[in-house]
Amino acid sequence: MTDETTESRKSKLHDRIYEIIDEIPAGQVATYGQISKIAGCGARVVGYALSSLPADRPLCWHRVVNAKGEISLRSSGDNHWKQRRMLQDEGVTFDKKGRLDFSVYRWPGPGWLWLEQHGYDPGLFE
DNA sequence: CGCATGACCCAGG
DNA sequence: GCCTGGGCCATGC
Repeated sequence: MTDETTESRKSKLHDRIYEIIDEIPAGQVATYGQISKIAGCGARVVGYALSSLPADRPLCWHRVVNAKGEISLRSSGDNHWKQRRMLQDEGVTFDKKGRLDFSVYRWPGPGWLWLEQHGYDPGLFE
């Protein structure tokens, strides 16, 4: 492993989070806590990572919701409405409270093989 | 280098 | 179901 010397990975934590989120399939959603557990860091960092998400990186962040199954409000813009619209376009339905059903749309995870190939802990699914 | 800010989750009352 | 406190990483000035 010598790809972390000349690599521009200033923040491996954030880079991991981006990669994990990028593995979320369409029609499914993941919670900040789930991603944070996989990344091996606090749940906050996931939100922070997305807040620092570069605009030149079309990451499917719209599939990330909070523990309540609702879309998190952010500082600027009405992007959270656009996020809901994109999820609905993928087949996700919301109730009157704006919440989705985790028993149907919750992302089970990337899989133990993916975890091992990327250097994560596959024991998270036990 | 120190301070402030930012898209959160979990447990307890 | 709501409120409070604790935990945590990166970026900008």
